[in-house]
Amino acid sequence: MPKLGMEPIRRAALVKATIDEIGAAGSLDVTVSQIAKRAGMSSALAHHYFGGKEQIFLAAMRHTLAVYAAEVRGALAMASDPFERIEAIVRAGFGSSNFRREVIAAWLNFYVLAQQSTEARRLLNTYQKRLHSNLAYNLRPLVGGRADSVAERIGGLIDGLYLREVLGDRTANGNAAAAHVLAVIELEIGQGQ
Amino acid sequence: MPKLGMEPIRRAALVKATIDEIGAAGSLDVTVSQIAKRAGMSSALAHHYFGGKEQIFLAAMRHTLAVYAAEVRGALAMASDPFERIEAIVRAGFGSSNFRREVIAAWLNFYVLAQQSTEARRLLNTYQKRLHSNLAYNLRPLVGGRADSVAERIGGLIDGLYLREVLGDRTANGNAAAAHVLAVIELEIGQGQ
DNA sequence: GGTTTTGTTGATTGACGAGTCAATTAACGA
DNA sequence: TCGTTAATTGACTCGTCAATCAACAAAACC
Repeated sequence: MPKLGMEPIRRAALVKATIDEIGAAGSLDVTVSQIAKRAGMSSALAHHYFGGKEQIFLAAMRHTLAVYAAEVRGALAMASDPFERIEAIVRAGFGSSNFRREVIAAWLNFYVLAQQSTEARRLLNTYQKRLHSNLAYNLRPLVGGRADSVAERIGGLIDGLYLREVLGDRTANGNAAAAHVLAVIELEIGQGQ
Repeated sequence: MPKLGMEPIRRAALVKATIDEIGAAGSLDVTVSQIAKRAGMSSALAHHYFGGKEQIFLAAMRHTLAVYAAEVRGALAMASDPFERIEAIVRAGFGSSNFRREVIAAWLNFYVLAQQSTEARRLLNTYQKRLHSNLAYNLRPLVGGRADSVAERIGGLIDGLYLREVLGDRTANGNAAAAHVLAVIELEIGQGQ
């Protein structure tokens, strides 16, 4: 019963199913059939639309990164001064959506994927750089010439605390982590230009 | 041609081969046969000594973590005051041995493994906690009651900057990262008890 | 009304992989 | 010297999986 215009629907369903499946497995060790089944279609159709497993993964990665970028943009839009914007970036990073099982698994596995696929690495670098320049731009009024260097530290701190939260044995607590980051930012600002 | 007492030799060879193979593949997607071949034996022997693939991985993880712990201990032994000891921990984390391809792949993949295997997660937590208490202990004379909280930040910063270095497009530069961490530590110390 | 395009799948292919096992070899101990 | 034990492997089982293909269905187009 082929309705036309299915392609975007199928693609979206497959991307979602891929992320969910990776989340359930905790690894990239998921089969095209599992993904297709979860998305309600045959594996042949998944191949038809994406060409192969690797491209399905890359699409899932693009989607995950795009969602994150959108969250950051949304948070930025509601902030009115540099400090608020920095705070928004930090809080977006530790928002509850980033602590959902599938999202955690996606990030960790995309780090691994970046080791194997140059395309995956490129995607990751693009988003990291975007985040860095967002931070640096808004830090400039606060710490002047040190902005770039401070942004590097803050960016690393966000990633590292996120990692520790999701790998820790306690349930992840984004608020405590965000508070840590903000504490360091205050210190850096107190240091002056 | 069975020489006796081969077990420890075989086990060590398999652990080494596992890490190398993971490094070459960039993922845990390596076969027992590949590992065994690299270690110069049949896959049946690998199964004989380790029982299964998962246990081979866990042994490789234990080894990686143990090497790291030994590096930290070595660096600590040469330091004489709290600040030097903290510096030693930081520099050990960014030592050149941690930027070898296999070691990078090992860490990233062990993060993923920690999602699937409670034993892997336990191992990771143990080492993270050890590092945390090392930091906190030596920070106490410098920042007093804030030691625990500062140690949390510094630990996260180390992990995060390491991640950014190894995932970045440039060649990894541990020195710059270590300098960033030390800069934050100085800020925290300047803040007083 | 017929042909092209789009959607869809079951069946198949060709390959690989984890784990088992029976059998072989050599050292060791009594 | 002979049974016991450690070391070792080739061959095999049973399962899986990515990718392909032939074929069918329905909409759109002319």
